[in-house]
Amino acid sequence: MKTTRNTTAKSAILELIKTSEVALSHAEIQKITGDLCDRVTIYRVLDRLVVEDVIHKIATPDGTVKYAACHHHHLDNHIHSHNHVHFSCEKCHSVTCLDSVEPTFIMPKNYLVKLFNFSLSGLCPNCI
Amino acid sequence: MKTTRNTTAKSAILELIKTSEVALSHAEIQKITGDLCDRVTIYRVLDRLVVEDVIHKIATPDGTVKYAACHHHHLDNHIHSHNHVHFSCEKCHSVTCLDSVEPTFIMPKNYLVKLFNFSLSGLCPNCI
DNA sequence: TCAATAACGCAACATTGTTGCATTATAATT
DNA sequence: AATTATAATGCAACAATGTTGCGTTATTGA
Repeated sequence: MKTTRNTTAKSAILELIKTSEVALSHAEIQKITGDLCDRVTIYRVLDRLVVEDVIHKIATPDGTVKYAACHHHHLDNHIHSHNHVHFSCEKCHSVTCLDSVEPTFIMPKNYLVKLFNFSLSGLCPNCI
Repeated sequence: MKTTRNTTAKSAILELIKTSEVALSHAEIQKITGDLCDRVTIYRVLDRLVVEDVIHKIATPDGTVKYAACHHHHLDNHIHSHNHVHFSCEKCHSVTCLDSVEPTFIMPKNYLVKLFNFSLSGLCPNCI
């Protein structure tokens, strides 16, 4: 059986993402961690953490990719989804997860919706 | 005053995007147009068309960037927005604009929302 | 028709992401 | 605690994507 290991790089990167107020890009993580590990390792750690479902990938409206910690809401069931809203600030370029916002919509027939990713952009509370 | 010119490359690329059922990426446009023009020109034409507000940029959930024609709805006013829903098929990777879908949501205070980009993913009618 | 300049091609570069392979370090087993 | 299988790493090399500068071309208003 294939097991996953806790390495210093993985622990440090996860801790960084968890404690961050905003979603982080690969470049930002690399800058913060300095010479903690190789550039490639960061990519591989991020991939692993996404597969392990502890962080999730966010594509901002301008096409840059960021990562944020998953907030597991243990409600009635133990299901957790990444179906929530992200806000991108056009001024400071920060990306925040708005877990409280739950959009409603009606889909046309013949589409099977599995995931959604709702991105808003404008000014965040810090830049308003 | 700075004027904008209609070149063969610009006309061809716009026509391509307008007649396409799905949103197109730079790579796809390059492949279709062949040796119509340089790779850099495609980037510059796309930027120009976005500024001129005849096409819009879409970031799919996986981070790839696509372009689609703007549908100008001339209702009471002459305002047009890019605030609509995009659907990405996880199988054929096509991106479609769902102009009919209008999500509703309630925002927390202290955020100034200017744009939204609602991306759904799953299976499109062709792949279902 | 002509002249100003928007747009182009080309080259060179920056950024972002991927892959192969030898080496290192983790964690289960003895 | 030592052994061992292999997950994970570092490095190098590459691919894809996007940007910039500059001399040349072609569009369009005069």
